[in-house]
Amino acid sequence: MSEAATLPQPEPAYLHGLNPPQREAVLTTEGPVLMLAGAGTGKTAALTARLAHLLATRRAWPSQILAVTFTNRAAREMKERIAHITGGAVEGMPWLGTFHSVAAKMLRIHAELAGLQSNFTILDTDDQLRVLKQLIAAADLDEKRWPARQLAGCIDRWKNKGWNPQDVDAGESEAFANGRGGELYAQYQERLRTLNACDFGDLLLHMLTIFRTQPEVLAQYRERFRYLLVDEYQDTNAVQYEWLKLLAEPRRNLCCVGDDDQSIYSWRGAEVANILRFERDFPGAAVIRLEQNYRSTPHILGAASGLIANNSGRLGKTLWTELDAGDKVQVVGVWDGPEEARRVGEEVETHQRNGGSLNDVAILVRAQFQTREFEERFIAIGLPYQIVGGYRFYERAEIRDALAYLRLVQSPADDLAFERIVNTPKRGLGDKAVAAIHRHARAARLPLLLAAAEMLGSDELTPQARRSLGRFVSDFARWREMHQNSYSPLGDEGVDLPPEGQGMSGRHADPFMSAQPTEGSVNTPPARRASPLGGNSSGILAAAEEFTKGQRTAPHAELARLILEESGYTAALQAERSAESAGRLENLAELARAMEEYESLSAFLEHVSLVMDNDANRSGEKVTVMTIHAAKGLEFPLVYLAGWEEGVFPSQRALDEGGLASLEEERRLAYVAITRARRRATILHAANRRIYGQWTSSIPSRFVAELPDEHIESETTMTGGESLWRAQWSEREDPFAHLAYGACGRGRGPLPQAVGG
DNA sequence: GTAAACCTTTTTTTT
DNA sequence: AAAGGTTTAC
Repeated sequence: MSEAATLPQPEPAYLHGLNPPQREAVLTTEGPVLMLAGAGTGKTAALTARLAHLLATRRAWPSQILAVTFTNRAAREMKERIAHITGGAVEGMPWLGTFHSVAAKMLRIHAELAGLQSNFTILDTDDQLRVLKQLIAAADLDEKRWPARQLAGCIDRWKNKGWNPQDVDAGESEAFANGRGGELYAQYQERLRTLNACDFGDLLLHMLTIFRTQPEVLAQYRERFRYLLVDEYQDTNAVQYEWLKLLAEPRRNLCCVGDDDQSIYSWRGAEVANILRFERDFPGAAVIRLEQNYRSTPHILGAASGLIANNSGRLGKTLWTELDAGDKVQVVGVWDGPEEARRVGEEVETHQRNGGSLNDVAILVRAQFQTREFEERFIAIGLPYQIVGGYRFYERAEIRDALAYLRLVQSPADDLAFERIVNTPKRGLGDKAVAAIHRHARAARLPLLLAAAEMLGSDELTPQARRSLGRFVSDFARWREMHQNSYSPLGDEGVDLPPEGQGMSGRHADPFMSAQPTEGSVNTPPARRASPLGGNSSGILAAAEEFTKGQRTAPHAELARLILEESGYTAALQAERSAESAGRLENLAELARAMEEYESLSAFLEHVSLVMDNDANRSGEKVTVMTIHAAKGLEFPLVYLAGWEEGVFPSQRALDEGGLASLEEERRLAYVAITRARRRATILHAANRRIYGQWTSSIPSRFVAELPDEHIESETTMTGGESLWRAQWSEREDPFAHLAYGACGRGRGPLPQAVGG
């Protein structure tokens, strides 16, 4: 259908600058669409324009579009672009987000259908492992032989396939503890339910189960979502696929965007086959190919294409560009890891001297541990840098401790939080006391905190433990009261929001809170009071705005500071006076600061569990260091690809297990890495690297050899070049023999880490 | 109950 | 090399 005919005469702004296939992707609004978009082909531009078109032509309200991405980063970017393109006139789209955040939002509404209460907690890996450890111990298994991590891996895999415990057959069950895997999975789910918690996989699986078994809920969402849009479709796994298939009916206005060459998440259950399946499941789908690349120079594109051509079973496509040739891809061989970092540092400084911005530069690595080398070097030369994903802010011990306090204030039934902090900081409540509390809790069928409160009247504990525990319990009672009071409607114009559930419908089944007078949307204009499914009310926004504008600090941030003081946590850190304690205190201050940005404690905790990243300090000039996975979807003028050595990239794991399939995934990863570069890509490989504290010699990655000669320019900083390498290969028994040499050239920097030994 | 000494393992990748 | 867990010593 020629949609164009229905458009007003002057072409809408969102179509400007789009090429024919992109336009087609925008204007083919009805029916299934599969958009095969190579790297840098303006897929995001097409996607945002498509959204703008749907909104501008009144085909749907923002709340009637479901748009899912894989990473928070991608979601954030799309939100920003939509706001920009629509001039901010349209309120943010409530159903734009990652699969997980969208699912969480839904599950809060339908929690009871999954046997949960709407204020359920979302466990992170750490909590999850602790639960699993307990179960493994209870099952009388040796945790050494059957590590919790492995079980977590199995369960995650099953959930990604859309399997509930009863769906795990005997064969699959074999994957753990001689066939007890399924049984443990069932116990785990049971335990989660009593904890009123779920893990990441559950967010999707619970919602899928609800869609499958509750036709009226499914119908409700089908009615709501007029258009569905999926980014990075090649990375969808079975649950997600099933989800989309159910929701897309009956209109089938489903637009999926993907690139088989960029499929790098098969370890998370992603199936490239979903792309192929698409045309079968949605017959008559329009298939649109975006092949003109706007990002990279021909050399970069040529190198990447040559590399990926080594893979089999591709859908195949030809990327082309109109840009000028530019520089060839640089391939640099260096002596060792420290020299690699030094070299990159020098080049970045040169770039900076020439007036370039640090934001232009990204250093991409295969695995997290590689970032350290760069971090050390950049600190040494005072180069501003940012490590994305690295040690994530919310995973630091002190942050997790603080969060546990907050979680326990919010939901006293959070036993995991209780366990984490009863004795942190040390307050004389050791194993014995905790075991006693556990016993009592189990007998009385109470959460730990309540059981602890009850025990104060008994003589089950030693007097000093009782005194200490009494303090602990009453502290929490007080904090909890303060927390509730801070949200009382008193005086605040219209800020009578429920402390929990951020605008979700439904009562809070918190057993410790008697009939909470929530649902105060009194001041929410009826027009904006979206259907029961709807999200934000304007009241929340007003409150948040007031807080962030300063003048007043958010009560929950104040509460956090108070708790850290009164619990003795900061005092303990100050007393410690270790090298890190200052940094930890600073982190805690940052945590409280970050909380100010959120409208309530629960909104903050929700953000933390879903995003796990502190996106606060994104300002300022700095180079970015991150994994290739984290870089997907991003682009930078200058890209350094470090550690292209056999065993590092492709990773040893991939070489050992997975076979060809996994090698090809590594190659796709290499392809993604190269195609991040706009102007210049530099690939580095070192002859020596320290792995697990051991110096190991290494040979260049096979991927280096796969780059077409005409697109690369090689260089080695080692005197004697190739030959020295060979020599060093044969003498690898004694790698230290080479450490004194002056071979690492220009290196007057602190010698490669005389480190430790 | 705590702190210090000793042993082990660790590295994919993300929500 | 460093972090985590376990055992041992106070």
